[in-house]
Amino acid sequence: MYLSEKVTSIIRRAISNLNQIIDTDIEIEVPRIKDFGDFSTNVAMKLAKKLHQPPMDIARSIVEELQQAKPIILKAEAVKPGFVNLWISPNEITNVIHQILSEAEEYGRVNVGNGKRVLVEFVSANPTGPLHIGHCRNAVVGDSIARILKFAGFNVEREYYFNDAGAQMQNLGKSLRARYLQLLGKDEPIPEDGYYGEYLVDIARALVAEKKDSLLHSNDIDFFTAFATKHILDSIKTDLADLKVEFDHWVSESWFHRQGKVDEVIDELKRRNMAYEKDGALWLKTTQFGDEKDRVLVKSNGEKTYLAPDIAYHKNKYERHYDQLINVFGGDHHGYIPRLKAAIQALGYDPQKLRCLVIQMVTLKKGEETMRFSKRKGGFITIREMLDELGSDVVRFFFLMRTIDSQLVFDWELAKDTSIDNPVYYVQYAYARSCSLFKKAQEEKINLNLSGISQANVNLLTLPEEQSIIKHLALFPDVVRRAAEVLEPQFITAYLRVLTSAFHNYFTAGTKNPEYRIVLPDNPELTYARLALVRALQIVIRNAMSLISVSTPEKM
RNA sequence: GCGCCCGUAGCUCAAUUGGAUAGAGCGCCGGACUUCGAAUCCGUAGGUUGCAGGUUCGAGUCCUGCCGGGCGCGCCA
Repeated sequence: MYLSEKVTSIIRRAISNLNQIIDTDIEIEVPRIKDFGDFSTNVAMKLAKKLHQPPMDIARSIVEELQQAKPIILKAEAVKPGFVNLWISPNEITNVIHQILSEAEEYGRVNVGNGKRVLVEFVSANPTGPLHIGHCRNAVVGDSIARILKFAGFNVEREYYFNDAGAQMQNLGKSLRARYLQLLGKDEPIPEDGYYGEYLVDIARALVAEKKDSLLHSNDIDFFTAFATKHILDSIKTDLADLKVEFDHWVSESWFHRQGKVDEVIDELKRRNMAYEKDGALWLKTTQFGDEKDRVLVKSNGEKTYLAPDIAYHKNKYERHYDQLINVFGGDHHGYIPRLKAAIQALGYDPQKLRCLVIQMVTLKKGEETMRFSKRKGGFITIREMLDELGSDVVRFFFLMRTIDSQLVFDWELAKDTSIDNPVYYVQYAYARSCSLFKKAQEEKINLNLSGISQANVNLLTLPEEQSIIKHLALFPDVVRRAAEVLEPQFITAYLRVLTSAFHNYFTAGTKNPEYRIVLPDNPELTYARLALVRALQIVIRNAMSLISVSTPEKM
């Protein structure tokens, strides 16, 4: 049991001893101000409303009860509006280190998920071109959310849905055919609403290499489409893999068409009296479920809209019986959510099961120039370029530093500059620095066998700097829990910055005061204790960084 | 015009989902390396949280109305 859980349960027991019904979550926090104790809780104020008693009275009774928790709780105080401040036995705090050392990469795991099955769908960009910076935030955030949920006890699957059907695919095939013919010396224009990107020239080259000029008179657009789609999907998969973004399932729209799933779901909607004909088209009654207007499922020319197969897809998700579905949308698609949720209700499914996250837009700032990336407009920086010039650590950390619902200005110069506003190096440097301490210890001939550290007397860690680090380490499971609840990876990056800051602070103290040094050849006992602390720190940094898939180099 | 998101220090952003004295980084200024890595640390300055009301023990956070920015509002995907 984690320290924060221990404290929470002690408070819970105290309240139930007062014969109060607890229907409030007990939240504890580490106060900013030292005089407010190691932990504090606002539970008395929360209960005040329900019990119709003054918060301070409740706080005082809780403090009274907490006298019985003496071994762990040193002191409890009721204060001003109704906070209960707690001072914890130093041994309880330092014991966190041994807990971390023994749990190692498992430390920080929490069980908010309780094995529930969650499907996270993200990126889901169409295979009509390479992924660009606009998709990048979605990819990095979605992937990190999946990692966090997994660590928080959910059974997570990640899915990428790609639209490889419809008119746009025909345009892609036609565009490739034009590029192919151009390479063979023909004067063939790219179709009006085709794809003009250079990447199709590269794919056309591959096609020439493979088929020579045998397709010179071919009108088999489907073949060109398939060839382009395969190449683009492959490059998308490579880009994502290099960005350390993983998927369990790749789901294709055309599969639903081929299997008749789209027609099936349309029939079902008709049967449920949720669809009607008007102006030669088939409409879905999404207004019945709060949408602004009804939406077309089948156009008057017989083609299906984007929505129709997507409904079939989501029906399929529901049929796979996940406990929760998460969709990660780009900011320019938020208007789509009400109609998707409406469609789900039209099929009789529970819309609560589907949680839609909206990741706000990314603007690229390069020097004085700024460019926006709504999906439709051209001119973009690709993920490939970002990876080649910045590396995945920088790209990932940068996109995870902000809350998902605030717009993000990606400052290219700043990202390229290897320090300044880019704290990935700050965090990594702390880790590398901590590693050097073990090298130093080795040079000083201090025996670093594991038992020396694991038997360390951590009660020797009484410096305020040490206590501060340990308290932050103790907080990690809470950070994971909260990040999983609100689905905000930003919690992890923010935590890492605070944690490593505490370490840098501690380390620097040793450069000023020799007694504060971590490696002390004349005092092996204290050295072991301090190295145990550093080891615990390393574990937590690694565990946290793995949640956002950023590396922890030992040297930099 | 309607809907969603945002508005916090000069800049980029936090604020534990209603809690204590609104915090960091960058930038400015001033300090700290003969000693575990100075990609670091310490300090100073910087605020009517866009504006105006409201809800309550308590509001940056919630409700209403304005102002400003972004994104949507298709028989596109």
